[in-house]
Amino acid sequence: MLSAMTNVIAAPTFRPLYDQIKILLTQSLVAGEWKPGEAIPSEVELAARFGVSQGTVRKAIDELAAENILVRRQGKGTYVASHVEDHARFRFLRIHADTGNTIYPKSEFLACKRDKASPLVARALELRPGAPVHMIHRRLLFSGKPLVLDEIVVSAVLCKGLSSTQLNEYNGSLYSFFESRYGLRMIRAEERLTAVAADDKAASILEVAPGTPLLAVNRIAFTYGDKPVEWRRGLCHTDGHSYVNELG
Amino acid sequence: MLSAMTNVIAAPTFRPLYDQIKILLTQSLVAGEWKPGEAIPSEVELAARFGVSQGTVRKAIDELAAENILVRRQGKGTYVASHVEDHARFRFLRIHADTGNTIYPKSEFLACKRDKASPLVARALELRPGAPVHMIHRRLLFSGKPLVLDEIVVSAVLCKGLSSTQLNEYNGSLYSFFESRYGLRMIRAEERLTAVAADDKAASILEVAPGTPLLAVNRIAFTYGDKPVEWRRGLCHTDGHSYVNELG
DNA sequence: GAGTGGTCTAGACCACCCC
DNA sequence: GGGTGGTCTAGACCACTCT
Repeated sequence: MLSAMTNVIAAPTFRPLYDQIKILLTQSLVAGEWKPGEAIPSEVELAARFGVSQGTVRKAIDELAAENILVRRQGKGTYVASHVEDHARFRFLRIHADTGNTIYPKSEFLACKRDKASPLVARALELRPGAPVHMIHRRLLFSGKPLVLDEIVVSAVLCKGLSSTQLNEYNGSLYSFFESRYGLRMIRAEERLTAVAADDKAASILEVAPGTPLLAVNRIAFTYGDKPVEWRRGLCHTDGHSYVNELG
Repeated sequence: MLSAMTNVIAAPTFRPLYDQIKILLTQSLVAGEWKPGEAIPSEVELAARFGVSQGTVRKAIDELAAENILVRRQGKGTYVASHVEDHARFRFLRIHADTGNTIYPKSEFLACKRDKASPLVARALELRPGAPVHMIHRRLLFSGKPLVLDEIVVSAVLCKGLSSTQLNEYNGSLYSFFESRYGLRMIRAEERLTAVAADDKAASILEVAPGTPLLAVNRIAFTYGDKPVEWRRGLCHTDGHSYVNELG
């Protein structure tokens, strides 16, 4: 049985019940009690477990659903969000064709090698500098045109035995790969965009002239509990395509 | 008195009550019954007016608050969101210094002239090609450095008598100007980003070499009812700064 | 203390999915 | 028909703001 009134004597902060439920649910998710794609217990069941009303559980689930951590399906149940599902496979992809057609890109993995975390990456991923990481290079083709060159870094501790062949054999988005192979689920990401000129290497891979303006997209992706787990730098040749964003 | 059951005989769609309340509230906002910055009636008052429970009104207001159309203030009331208020003055500005310091830019209006809507702008703003518009040119300085060159187009019908002197005399963000001067409130915006090379004109205004890679930010801003009212093209010299975005 | 939004409850009923 | 989420209600009480 939980209580919002545990702060009777000199308690400075007030924590609503649904907030505590939210934390409990998140803990269960982190602990892997329910895996991505699976259903969590029904609202009435959770209400009984936590000793609160269904309305309170609902509010907690509502917020987790708003954060894309859970997915509600009327008549069926509430599910743990997953990158494996079709509708969520390219949730973080913001590059779209100017024609409006949504054609998903094809991945080409160019390399996957073990490396040591640079100071920059280490800070972003909260690792010590020099910690073992995997560095992935890949190219994305939109309708056959090479538009994006990605440099992706993940901790080698979290992704043991990652290799080019595994990546090439897998059929699906990178995040669904991380999820199904390592149980690593990306919840949200922060991106910082700048404009840069293509260097010789990028130019040759993207098949453009050196000096061509490219969109540089730096990303840090987070898993449960705001833990940073992926660092990424994408170079995008915005030819007939653009980075689409909605401001609320 | 409203009812969710008006669809007794062969009604194909179901509209929750709170959704209908939401529409009624939006209509009052469009009609100007409550102006930006003002308080709307209390929840109990609205519940009485619409003949529903407070909970239903709450849910409607919750959603409008999530869309940044209303702002709740505990103990005080619910207010119509406004760009004039400090915390919302740069709600749509995504350019931030890489140092983390949030220093707001200074506007320099270079020109404001009457023009005719190009086919591109006309389509974006749902005007007929050649319709009268105002074209604003301005430069934004971050800590004294000219980083952004904006070309902004609004309908001359919506913004009668807009002039450079007015813009220069006004002290605040452009959207708070539109709001207080013309009652035009921007609710949301869509942006499309690409990387381009600076042409001679942009280069001289931004004090960079011609050909320097710039971030091109195309924006369409919408007011109540998803009506497009502003078209904008920004060129940004991302020097020590970047376009920051959060992916949910 | 009065008024506002914010939380929590218990219960009724509806819409949707699947057996 | 039974289970799940979704809506709506009425009422109690809490937290916050202002006077």
